[in-house]
Amino acid sequence: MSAQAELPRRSKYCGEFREEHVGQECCVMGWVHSYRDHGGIIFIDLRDRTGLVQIVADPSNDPDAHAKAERVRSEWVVAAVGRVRPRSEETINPKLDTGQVEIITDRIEILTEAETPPFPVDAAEEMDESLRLKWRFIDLRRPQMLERLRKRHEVVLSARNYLSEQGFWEIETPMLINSSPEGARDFLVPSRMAPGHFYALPQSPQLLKQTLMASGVDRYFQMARCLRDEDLRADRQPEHTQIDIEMSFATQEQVLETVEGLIRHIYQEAKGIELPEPFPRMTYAEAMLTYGSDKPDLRFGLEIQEVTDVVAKSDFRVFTETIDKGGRVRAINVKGGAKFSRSQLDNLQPKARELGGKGAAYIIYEPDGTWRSPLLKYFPEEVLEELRETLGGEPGDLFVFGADDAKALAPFLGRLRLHLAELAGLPGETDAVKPLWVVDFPVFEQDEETGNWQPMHHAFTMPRPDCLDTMEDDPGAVIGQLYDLVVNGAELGSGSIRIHDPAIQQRVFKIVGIDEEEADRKFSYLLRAFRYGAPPHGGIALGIDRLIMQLVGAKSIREVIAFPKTATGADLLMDAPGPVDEAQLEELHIRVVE
RNA sequence: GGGGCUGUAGCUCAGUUGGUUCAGAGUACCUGACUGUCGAUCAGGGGGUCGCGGGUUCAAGUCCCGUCAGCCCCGCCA
Repeated sequence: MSAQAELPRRSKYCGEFREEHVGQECCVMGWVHSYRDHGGIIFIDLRDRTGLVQIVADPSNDPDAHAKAERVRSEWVVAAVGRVRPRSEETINPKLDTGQVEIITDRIEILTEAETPPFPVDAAEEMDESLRLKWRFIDLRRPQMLERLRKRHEVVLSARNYLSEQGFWEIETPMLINSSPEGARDFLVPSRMAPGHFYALPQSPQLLKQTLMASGVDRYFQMARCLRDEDLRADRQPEHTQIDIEMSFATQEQVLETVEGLIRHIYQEAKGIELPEPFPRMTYAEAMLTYGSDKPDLRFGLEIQEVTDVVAKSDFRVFTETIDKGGRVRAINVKGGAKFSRSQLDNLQPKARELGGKGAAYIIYEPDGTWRSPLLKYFPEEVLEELRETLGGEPGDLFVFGADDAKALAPFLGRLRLHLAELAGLPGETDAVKPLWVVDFPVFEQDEETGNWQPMHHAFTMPRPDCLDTMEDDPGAVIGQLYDLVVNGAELGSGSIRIHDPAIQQRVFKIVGIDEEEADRKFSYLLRAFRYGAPPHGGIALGIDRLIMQLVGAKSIREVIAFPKTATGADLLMDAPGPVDEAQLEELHIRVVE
């Protein structure tokens, strides 16, 4: 486009053209997705965030537009002015939403030329992820990526609208706050004006939202950025976004109802799926025992079953010795698992160690009713029969066993369960959405090394009323008003009813070894606020990134974040983190020690 | 902090027990031809520090050690 020429006005997005627009004058703008130059006639597929439309440059129609079209290359940004016309029967392209029509152009303006992209926007194969991250602006042009950004926008908008209708106010809290010594490692920000002092970036707005309750806000929410300087995972970034919610004068039951309403609303709007009402609930204890996890994936069975008493009657010493030492033996019945290949079965043992177990034994109940197992010689027929009964075995099933002390066995079998599900192809490509509340978490957990009690969630979790009297006698038995939202094996949110009574708060602090001075230093303003009249309150924080992952079926959190970081916390697009000028450091009273 | 996987043209990959068919394919890119394609087609062309460093060897893309980067997991993430 010459510098003088005026930019024409865009009349429609590329992906919007349909038969009904035939005959209309139009102007489209976008990126050259591809071009096909036949020497005479030239076709250009023009792309914007809505899709593709075919532009036709015909030299007999307009030689000047054709000459411009001849220069055009992939990813150049162009405007095309012309007229919508129907395609002839044999040139209709059913693969395009706009395939019934095309735009015959009489004016092409080249708005920007572009270098050849490092990888094609319509790549058939997946590119190396580090390449995608380095060239994220190209990667995001891909329709799938733009679609994820759009979906995320719509979910957040939908959540805002829903919560607003329910009487929640969206309130922002500061990003520059105090370091809180508990929980995750803080990101620190040096203060220029206060030498040697630091802000911390919030791990969550937890204390602030509770303070807002003391202020009478009553119902609060925020799309809150949360920053934690911890190692990354496929579903964890150093910064992520939560729908942070807090409610005054609400019981656990009311919080759960409200959050369920929100989640149902989101799934309805985003996927057209009706989720059950109410969501199923499971206690933490049951989840750990039956699924070996506090976030069970309920899309398949493979429940963990207790077989200690049965296998105690066998001669298999790995089992009997474990039992003699007070350990447990539990099993998973893999329905139809008898058809697992030899190598899959041989792999169970090394895989089990990889998953943190001592090992994994198996017994196959063949389709013809006979038994097959390396351990067969240790199991009398009647023990096998009792096993079959206990596990609900049918011909063709595979029993997989784990043996260890109870504490180590549960999480190991939980991981083994997921591995077996994968081997059996169980979660597969199903569209099933299985939401679940895990409730009745313990308030305290014991540090393995020091033996000290520490809060499982955070120090403000309200114990269940029936546990209050005996709290000090057996902290491990104290159940909290604590709940996690789990969908398809992913923890989407975690919350609790908070302590608003300073006396109870003191007792909890005492159990986790926080004295008055320390409590005051760490949580000063919140405790002060609570002395001046705090309502009972509780809330939850829902991970938006993980929620979007579920909604779009992404395997990695990076797929639902525009500019994510790598597993080592690097941003490959902007090359962060990076060094800074010496002068900057000096101003901040910072010296780098090698 | 620990364990595992990956790294060869711009991109996606092949490359056997180390050896003269070991530096390749497809695609992209450049040039030319072509007026109905839509993965256009046809002809021609350019393009490589085999992640990096060291070692073994007559000889290393291939074997060994180290290192860097990306991914997955454990620890960690109230």
